[in-house]
Amino acid sequence: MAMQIQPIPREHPVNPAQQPLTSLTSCCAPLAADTLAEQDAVGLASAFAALADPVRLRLLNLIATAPSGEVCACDLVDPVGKSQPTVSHHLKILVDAQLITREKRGVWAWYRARPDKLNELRTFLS
Amino acid sequence: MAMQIQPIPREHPVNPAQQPLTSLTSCCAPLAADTLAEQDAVGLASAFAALADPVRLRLLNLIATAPSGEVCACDLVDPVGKSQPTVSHHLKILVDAQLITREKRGVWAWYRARPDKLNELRTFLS
DNA sequence: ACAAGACATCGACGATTGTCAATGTCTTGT
DNA sequence: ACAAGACATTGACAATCGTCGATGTCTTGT
Repeated sequence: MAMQIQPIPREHPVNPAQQPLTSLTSCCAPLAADTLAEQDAVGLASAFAALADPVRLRLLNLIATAPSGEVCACDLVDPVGKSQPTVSHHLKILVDAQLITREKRGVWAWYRARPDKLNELRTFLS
Repeated sequence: MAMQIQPIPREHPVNPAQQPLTSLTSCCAPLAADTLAEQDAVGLASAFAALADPVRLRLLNLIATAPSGEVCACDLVDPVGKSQPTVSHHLKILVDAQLITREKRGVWAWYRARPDKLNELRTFLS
């Protein structure tokens, strides 16, 4: 009767060679400690997804750098070179991601950047 | 014979009510001036796209916050709860986006964060 | 030389995305 | 009341994406 061979997984060096020499080197599970939670990751990811398109980046840039602080939707169609429904669609995504705000005044829609949300994202990129 | 009616597009207020009162108010095309170029937008967008997934955000977070500054791929599969091919796929995307680096040592692959690229993205979110 | 393990690549699948024409809703000047 | 304009919504399409099982490549200990 043959013995059951127990497979032995390889072990890599725990802290490979060069220790950063910070005085406080935690011994146990330091990696999982400050991991951002699953739910937080989902929220952040959807915010970054709103920035993952060149048209939306240019829209956000146009809005954020506007001298008056706000831009009419009618002034955003030509610069990005897309159809009006497409621009409207992208603006909605930016609004839903809380990166900009929409205010309807008369027949026009005015958009402003939301620095709070932008700061939140910037903070994540430590 | 009826006259051809020339359609008159509506004109919205050029600078709606509250002028920011900055001394230098440019008169012409100030909006298109500091627009980020189409090509730059594409590059930035692809970088943000690499961050537009919760699994990749957690991987990046695990790598960036590692005490030793680097993490073995074998230590990344379990925490994110995905299959090994999936984790490898996400790591490749992060490497291609220049957000992390990969170094093969023996049988293991070690990953490090790239602060330069992270800074670049952070700078964009003025 | 051989076997086992770490990691990457391939192939396939459903799901999501960007785009635009067509259409709808609402506001405003006549 | 009516027509025109600004903007949003719908529906459809190709393209891309996230996921995993299967498989391939390379390294290492025996």
